[in-house]
Amino acid sequence: MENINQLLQVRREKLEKVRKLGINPYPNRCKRTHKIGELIEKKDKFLESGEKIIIAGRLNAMRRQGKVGFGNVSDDTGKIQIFVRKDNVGEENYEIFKLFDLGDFMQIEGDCFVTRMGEYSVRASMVTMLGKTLLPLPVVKEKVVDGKVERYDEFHDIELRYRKRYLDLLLNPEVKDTFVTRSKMIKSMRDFLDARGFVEVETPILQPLYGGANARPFVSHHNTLDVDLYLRIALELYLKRLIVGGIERVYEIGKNFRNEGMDRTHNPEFSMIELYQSYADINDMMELTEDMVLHIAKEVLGTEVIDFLGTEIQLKKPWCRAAMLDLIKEETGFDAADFDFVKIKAFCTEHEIEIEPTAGPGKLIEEIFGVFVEPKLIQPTFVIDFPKEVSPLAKEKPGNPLLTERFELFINGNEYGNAFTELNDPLDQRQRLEAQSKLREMGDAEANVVDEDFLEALEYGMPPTGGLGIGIDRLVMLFTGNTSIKEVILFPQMKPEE
RNA sequence: GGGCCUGUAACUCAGUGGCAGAGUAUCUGACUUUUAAUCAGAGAGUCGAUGGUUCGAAUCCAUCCAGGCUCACCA
Repeated sequence: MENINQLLQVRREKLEKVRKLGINPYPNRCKRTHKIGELIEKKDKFLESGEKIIIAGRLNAMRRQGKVGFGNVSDDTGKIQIFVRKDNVGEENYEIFKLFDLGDFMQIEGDCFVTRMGEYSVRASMVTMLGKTLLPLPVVKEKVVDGKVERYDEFHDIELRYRKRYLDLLLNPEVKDTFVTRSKMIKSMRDFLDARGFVEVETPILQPLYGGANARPFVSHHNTLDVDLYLRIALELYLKRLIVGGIERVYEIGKNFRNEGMDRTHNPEFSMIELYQSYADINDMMELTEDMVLHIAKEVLGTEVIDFLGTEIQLKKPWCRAAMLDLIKEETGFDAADFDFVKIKAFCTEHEIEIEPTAGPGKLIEEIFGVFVEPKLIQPTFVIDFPKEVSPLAKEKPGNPLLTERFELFINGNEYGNAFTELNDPLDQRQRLEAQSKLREMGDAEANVVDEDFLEALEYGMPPTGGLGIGIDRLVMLFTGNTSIKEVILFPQMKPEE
């Protein structure tokens, strides 16, 4: 406490000194002519021409040496050494230079040159304060050893990094890289869909009913209407209304909210893309998924093979397609194709798989799959033929009333996407939602509710449609080599302090 | 929610019952080509919080708070 006061005190005093010199430490204008990256990129040109340039950035290192000082200044394109000499900037300006602290924003007017030690630098003819910082930034020092950057005293306390993400971004360059990659991926996804005639839309986040997934919602309240509203748990039901409305290809990229546990692949709010394509089915969705992910990988990473922490993930088409029941049989030798509840239950008990009171054979099959098969699906795999019982929005598989035309995409043992040949039979859909509703009454808090408005829309007619949802955060994790979802969400959910 | 682990200076960390420590950062002094600058000196702490054991607690015990990993939960 005393200590931070002391550190604060010093900076505030310097701030006052700057003001006393008649200088505004937070000026309205700056005069940057070049970004640092440009100086580095066209080094020869700037060295040859000796032209006047003005850069601006944060001061992140300072080596003062009496009447001369070397600093490192960085902007979002790079970092460069500055050289400030009393004889060059003049006595008055040098006094100002002395009032800079690490972290302050600085404008440097000068020209490029190479120091005696061979470092490409900017020789200042004038420095200007663009903004004084009052709190000291943690200091991370770097040294190049054998061409590799070694960093000292890195800012890596995980809690601090997430709570003060601005510091994390400033001090850990790879963190910024992750979020830049994320941005590029989403842009690339948009480009891909836009080029195929998809229309991007925004649907309500505050909804009078929630649906489209099995999950518990967050509840809020609208004062004027005096009604409870739910934060959406999926985008599905509103996007299908738009398919009914004749937007034949539609997508939305947005946040979903699920009031459930958090771990390294779950955050209460997370980003999804959902897309729906009229006159298409599950097979079209598989091809589209392959094409889209491959497109993003090529565009953003420039590769078809991802190296995920040493595991090679091959994205080249076609990806594996396998039926859930076949995979279970392969992995365990257990054949559940007859949906014999007693038999399946016995298998679960034998393998200590928890059986929820509302679970039927389909739910148990999914559980068995989750335990025995999921973690083994490392290369991209479309798992198809889901039990109808756990797929209330998917169309039945022709020839087998117990299964649906649905896939989930698995990579690296995690689920990345979910798609159906969408159920467009309004009467069937009503029955399925009502069955879900019964499960709710029996205590399944994650079962769907009956959305009459959605059912009415279906009665007006939804064309045959293929739909797909992909978890964006997880895809970013895959592309950036992160094992925690918190690393790809700028401000992940944390418990409030105190 | 269970198990394991972590919390000490602004940052990174040592310290396992006997005076609260180091490096960096900060401050003072020296230094007109340094680059983890260097050299000399100084200041800086509610040892996560509360309670207990003890002559004595950062250290042992209990509870709580925050975080991490993991299991459970979770499309």
